[in-house]
Amino acid sequence: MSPQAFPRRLRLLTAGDYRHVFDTAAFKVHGKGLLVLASPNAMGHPRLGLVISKKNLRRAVDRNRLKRIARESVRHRQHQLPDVDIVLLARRGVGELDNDTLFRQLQGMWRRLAKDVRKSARQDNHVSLDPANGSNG
RNA sequence: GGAGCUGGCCAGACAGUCGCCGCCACCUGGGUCCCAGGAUCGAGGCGGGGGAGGAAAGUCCGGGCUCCACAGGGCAGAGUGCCAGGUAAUGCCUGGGCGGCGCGAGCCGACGGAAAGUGCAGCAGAGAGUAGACCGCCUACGUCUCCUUCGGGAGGCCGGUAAGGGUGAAAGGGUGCGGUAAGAGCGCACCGCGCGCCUGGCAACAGUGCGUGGCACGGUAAACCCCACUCGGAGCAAGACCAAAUAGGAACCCUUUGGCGUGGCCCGCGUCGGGUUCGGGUAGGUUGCUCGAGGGCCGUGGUGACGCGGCCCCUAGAUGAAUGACUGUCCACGACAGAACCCGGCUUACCGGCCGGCUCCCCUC
Repeated sequence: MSPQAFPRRLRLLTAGDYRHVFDTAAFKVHGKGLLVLASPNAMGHPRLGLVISKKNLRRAVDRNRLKRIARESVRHRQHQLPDVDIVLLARRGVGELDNDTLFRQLQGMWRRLAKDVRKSARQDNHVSLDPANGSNG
């Protein structure tokens, strides 16, 4: 398989998958008109889910455009992303952004997400090495 | 050439790279079954081919399909509303009638009933629906006062008058002549209108047709209402199948009343109750799911919508939801906008371009 492919296994497929991310929501990254929630998974690769409401993007054409751009962005950056389940939410005002801006927004958000995940992993390692610290959360 | 009316068609193009969703063919390796050759299920690779719209939209109508009872009776409710035809059906389309707009091609019209009943009408205005004297016009008839050249004159009372002014969206046919004190369908002529008949037309309706009536039955029914016709309800998250989990179960027979469900109500129907016999169906998956009132061409009937016949074609089928992203080149620099069970319409949105038919005006031969 081509390393740039985006098959079904890179997507969140069931309501259960989505519920898991919303309930745990270990990571949160804000962007212009966008919000990312993420939780670690054991799949060995990231997975993407999209929540784009009619309220925030009235026209179906605009909703489709955002979904396509989000998938395209994940497809290209899948190997830089950690093993997490991502839910991308659209917020008000995304409709005014052009494709180029959206791509740059998403890439920035993926970088921050990766950084947060690395930081969290180091803390977990630290905690596991030193149980006297206890769990914070 | 300019202005306009109308019918139809198109919806940036091409190339490269990387992707997504079905389908087909081949290759690789795996599970299951009969048993040594196949069948079937799912995974990966490679190749081929297909992959949003004219409105996919609004969900406003009409159908198909599915379930509820086989959709049945009554009430209530909703819709439609000139006539005829087309159609699976319609509130759509076609043709015709009537009315209105436009020089015209054409366009527009919820276009049944107001002599079954009830209701409504602000402001203005004297008066608004068995009409009405504000200004005006008249003073013939009756009567009073005054004047008088004894003919009559002036003024008042009782009045008359819908021709003119004014008000209004609307003032109870129009024009002309006669008539009169002034007027008035008061009378007459013509026009218009009502009613009956006749003629033409399937009909709506029409007629320089015949007769009759002085003449209206004011408007409003997207006010109630009346009349005619139509309509059972829900919707693909319909419904069917396979099935982890979990339980208060499920099927057949019998049966009062009551509850619940079936469409808003009633009838009706189903179900809960008792006995006998064994299976249920949430997550998830499969299906419904695209070959259809389908397109194209030719012939044929019809003014036309459309019908009939022949040949050819197969043209998205997703389900956390595909049909895309980037780069380059070109040009008239790209609008509105994304399928979700499927069709037929309507309505709304929209950058522009192409083709056909027709009308009016100008110029030239």
